[in-house]
Amino acid sequence: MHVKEVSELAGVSIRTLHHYDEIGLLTPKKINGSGYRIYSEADLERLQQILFFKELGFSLKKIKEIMNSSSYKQEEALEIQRGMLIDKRKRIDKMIQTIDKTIQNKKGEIQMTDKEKFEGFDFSHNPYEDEARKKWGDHVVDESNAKIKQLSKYERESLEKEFNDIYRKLAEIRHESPDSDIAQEKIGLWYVYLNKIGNYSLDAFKGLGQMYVDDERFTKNIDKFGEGLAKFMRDAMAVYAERNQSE
Amino acid sequence: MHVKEVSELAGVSIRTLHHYDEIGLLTPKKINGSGYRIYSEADLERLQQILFFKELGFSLKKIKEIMNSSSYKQEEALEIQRGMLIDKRKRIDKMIQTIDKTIQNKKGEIQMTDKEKFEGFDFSHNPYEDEARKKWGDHVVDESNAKIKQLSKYERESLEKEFNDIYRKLAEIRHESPDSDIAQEKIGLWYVYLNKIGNYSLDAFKGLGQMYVDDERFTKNIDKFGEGLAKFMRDAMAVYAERNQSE
DNA sequence: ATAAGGTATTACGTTACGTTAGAGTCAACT
DNA sequence: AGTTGACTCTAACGTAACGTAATACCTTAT
Repeated sequence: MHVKEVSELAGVSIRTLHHYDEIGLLTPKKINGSGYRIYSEADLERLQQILFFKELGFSLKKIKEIMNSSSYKQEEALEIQRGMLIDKRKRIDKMIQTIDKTIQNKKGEIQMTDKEKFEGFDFSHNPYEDEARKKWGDHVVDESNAKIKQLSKYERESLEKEFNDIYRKLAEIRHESPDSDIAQEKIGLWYVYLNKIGNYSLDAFKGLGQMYVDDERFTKNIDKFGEGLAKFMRDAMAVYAERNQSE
Repeated sequence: MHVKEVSELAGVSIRTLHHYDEIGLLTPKKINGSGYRIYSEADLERLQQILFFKELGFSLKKIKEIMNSSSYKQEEALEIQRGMLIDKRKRIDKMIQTIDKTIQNKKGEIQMTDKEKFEGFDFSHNPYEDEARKKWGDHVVDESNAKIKQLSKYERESLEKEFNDIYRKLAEIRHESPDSDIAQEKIGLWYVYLNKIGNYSLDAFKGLGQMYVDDERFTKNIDKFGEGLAKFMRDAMAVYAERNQSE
């Protein structure tokens, strides 16, 4: 499917689709040879998810964070979104009640406190973000931490040592090209390491790399080992994922 | 009431209130002597209205346009907003249905077309703006036009002559101060003129003046008589309204 | 009179696109 | 084969609705 088709189907502008591509929120496979974006069925589903989250007031950054979380599963998300939408409907009902009261109040039929005049809306913060955070927030870290806690003391120390070794090695070579042999070898170790404590597909691996630069909590910790390491790792991870994907 | 109080009551940030003041959407009477914004009960009601429109997806510019329309009445607005909110609830119900279908589809229980996957959302345009336009849009002009049409040919020509005369006079003196005697005299004629074809309170008069510079359709036509005339008129009209208000 | 909390005014930053502008693509029609 | 019209791309600047300091004044409680 081409942009226009998708655009009309989903009721969003073409520019919006371009934008989502730009920020890496929804990147179709642009095979067309002449650079045209071609959207697959899976892309459509992802777009649907994005729009649900958007309706619920999430920022694109948060949406990306959530959907890139290694534990993200569409079916789970649908259930949660369903709950949130029902909640939102409740809030709208409240607003309708508030209107009714206000009308009555205007007619002098009832009294109304100032507080009651604003029941139903609260623009000060997104009421659904907390729930989302519980489910997906900081999940990559949580998941890893949980697994690590289950290990024996010896295993933990051994893992930590390995962790530090890989980071230091990567930091040393961070000025090489991300697709160089040495970089790919070391980033491969990283992939193996991660799969000891979690379960990462190549796509998730690539997504995680992107998060290293998008999410400053990661960037900060990673760049402790060397300025610019996060970016280097993201690039290397992307290359690694793509190379091993096709084979 | 001070900003913080209002802010907490309505669930909007202080910055938002400042912003609404800046753009002239909600300007409290700042009597406090030290420049503090003091919000009245009427201001609260206006804020409530604003938030309702916002929830329905109107831009602040549109909201301002609507609420400054000479025919705007709060009670009417409440009824219409009520209808729109009920409509919005329907759309959310559609989205919930869409989610349910998607879940079933994922389980392989039912088939689903691409179109069905996006039923409920349509971000391409605000569905309520048309309705609003019918009620309030271009209303100042419409109202005047309607009245003018009812007049005899002679009366119409006479009015048009008067109209042109006033504009030309105003254009001549547009470099005077808006609160000078001559400016106030001529703008007074304009107020009298407008009330021949409509029914303008001093507040509506002031609001109309603001619209001369906010709405470029007005600005363009007015500035035909002289560059900067629209701004001059707005200022003069504001002074006129305030001076005659208190007496 | 001094600290704590509220408020005001700049003023620059940010998000999520809108809006041209300039140029290449594709399918259909003469 | 040439042209047209609908579609696509990237690049880049514009906009709306605030967020986020920074700096300074006001007010009241101690």
